[in-house]
Amino acid sequence: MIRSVNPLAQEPRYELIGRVLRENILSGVLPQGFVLLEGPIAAVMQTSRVPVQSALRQLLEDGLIHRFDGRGYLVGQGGADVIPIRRDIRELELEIPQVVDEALQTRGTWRHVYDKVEEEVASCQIFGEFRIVETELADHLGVSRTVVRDVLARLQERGLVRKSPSSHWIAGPLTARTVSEKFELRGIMEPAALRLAGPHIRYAEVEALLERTGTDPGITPQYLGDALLELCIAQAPNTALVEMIRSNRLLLSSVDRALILLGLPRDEDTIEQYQTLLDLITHHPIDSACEYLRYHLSITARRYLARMKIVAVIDETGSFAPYLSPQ
Amino acid sequence: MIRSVNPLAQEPRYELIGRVLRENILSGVLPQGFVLLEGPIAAVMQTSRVPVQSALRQLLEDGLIHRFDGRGYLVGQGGADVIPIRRDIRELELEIPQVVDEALQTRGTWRHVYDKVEEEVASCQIFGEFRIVETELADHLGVSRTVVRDVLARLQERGLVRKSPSSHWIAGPLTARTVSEKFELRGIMEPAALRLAGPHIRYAEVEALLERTGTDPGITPQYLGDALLELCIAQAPNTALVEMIRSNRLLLSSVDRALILLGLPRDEDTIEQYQTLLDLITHHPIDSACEYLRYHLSITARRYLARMKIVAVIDETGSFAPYLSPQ
DNA sequence: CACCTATGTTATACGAAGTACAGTTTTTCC
DNA sequence: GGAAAAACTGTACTTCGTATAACATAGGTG
Repeated sequence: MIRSVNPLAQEPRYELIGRVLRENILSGVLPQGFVLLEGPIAAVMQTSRVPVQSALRQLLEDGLIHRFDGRGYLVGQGGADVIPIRRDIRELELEIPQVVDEALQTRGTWRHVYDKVEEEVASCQIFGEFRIVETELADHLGVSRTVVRDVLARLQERGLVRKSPSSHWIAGPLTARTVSEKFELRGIMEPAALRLAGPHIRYAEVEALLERTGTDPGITPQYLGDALLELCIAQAPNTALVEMIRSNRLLLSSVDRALILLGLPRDEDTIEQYQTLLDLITHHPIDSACEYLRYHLSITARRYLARMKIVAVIDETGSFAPYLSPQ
Repeated sequence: MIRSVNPLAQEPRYELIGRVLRENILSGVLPQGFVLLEGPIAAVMQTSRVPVQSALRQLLEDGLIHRFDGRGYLVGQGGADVIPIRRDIRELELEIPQVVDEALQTRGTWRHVYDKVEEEVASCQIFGEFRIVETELADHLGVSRTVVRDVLARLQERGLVRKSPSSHWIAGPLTARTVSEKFELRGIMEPAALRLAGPHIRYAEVEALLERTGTDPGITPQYLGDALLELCIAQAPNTALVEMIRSNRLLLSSVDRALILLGLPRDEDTIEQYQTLLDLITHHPIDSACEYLRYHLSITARRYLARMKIVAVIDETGSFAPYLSPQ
């Protein structure tokens, strides 16, 4: 049973805030006598004052802070000799761990489990058709059916699962046709987005990436694909378009990751194609880059389909998440 | 309180099946002594046997059918002299009303309320920002919060509502920017789809439509727009693309309907543009039609934005569904 | 800081509908 | 006329759709 990818994501905000304050008091970042005020803390944590209140109450009980004759709380056990330090908490550089920060950003259990389920559901589809039973998934995730249904409804909207005629949840199979359609869509939308993005690309960053490509072994085709999306295509000033491009790529890249995990060799010459593309983007009219992107996608689609066929031959049904039962 | 657009849609299947059988018995289509078997009835109704069983039990209680020494039920009150008629029910041409047939197709309360909510939520957005409260919507629709949350989650996925930072549901406002983005998307996707659709268009039907255009006063720009989508663009052999085009148009056409309801004059010359377009599609290379479609969309976008500005001046907040409260 | 409101989530329950299988009736074919 | 095959029913089991109550959390406001 998994509760979440980020274990802190489940905790209420006041716990997270309390945790941050506690650690900063113990580490000395918040000095004895420092005046803690609700409002500024809420501002730093990007939340409202209510959870800050709860956190402070808890810290008071734990004896880490104390009240005094004035507004707010003082850090430390208290005593007559402590002089209140009144400074803006924003100047103090509180240490806020990455995980806590993330957990503060997102709300809703379903968000925390969604990504994991999405990835697992998407990547199983090369291996055929799978059935998902709500209660099994709920047990597996350690959440209620309500949350599971929320997740599944959204997966359905994004086209990753569907309902059988008897209204059971079905994922896959990923057919050559589906893949072709998705690449066809990429060929329509991504060059168009790149053209729109033209004036908004931060060329220095692209150039820096281009420099590293070829020497840095950490730069895989996947990395380049994502970077191209983020640095160039996603700069298009049309959020709806970018959103569609993202959601269209979702299944393809999940499958890609799954294929890599399966040990399929990645082809080296796509790196060359990316280099050419990045070069065109930085040094030539954007239209030529768009044209080349279209060409690149048509090649990639063929390669992708060829790799899928290999898997179909392997038919090694690796290990799927237990809630995914092959049909 | 509204329960549904189609009042029968809420009823369980066995009720619908019972209703059909009852009416066909009373009208005499099902003669006295006819042997009613579960399986065949289920096949006719396109369902499983379970609801048919329930329906038959109910009819038995009502005295419209009776059991006999054999499998199934006999139509009529019964008596020693009735001779069982064994014939395939499919030969009998049961009268199945349109509404019942529709209701049998769809399942799930949320489906029945979804369209209505979608339309209302979409069309309010020209008038600014609206808040939706789950419980109010639930009361209004006469359903539980469960269903409402399902509907809202899907509206969110389709980009018609969003969450405020305090995670309240917000619809709108429809800004000029949003509209421009959506038309930009149309300009990218619809010509591309039209090109793909080229070989699959049933030209006879398009020609028939073209004939009627100009003479038949029932052919409005809206009608033509929908027809163009269905007859030509949606014929593209890429379901994902067509799906995206549909969902992208959703908000635009809802707003369009709202504007017409508001009494804004429709411009007559778009009909001419549609005529030109249909003519190009039927009699010329598809590329020229694509090009013209792109041009047409850019004009339409400008007109659309101009009409929206008029409404902004009117700022007459007509009557919205009661669960939509302006911010 | 207290109160009010709305959302997120859980748990539970029940009805509706599909599936599978065993057992029975009807049909078919010799 | 009788046996095998096909069709049908009864029934238990499973899953999904929805309702409902309840509670914690968080935001807003005076």
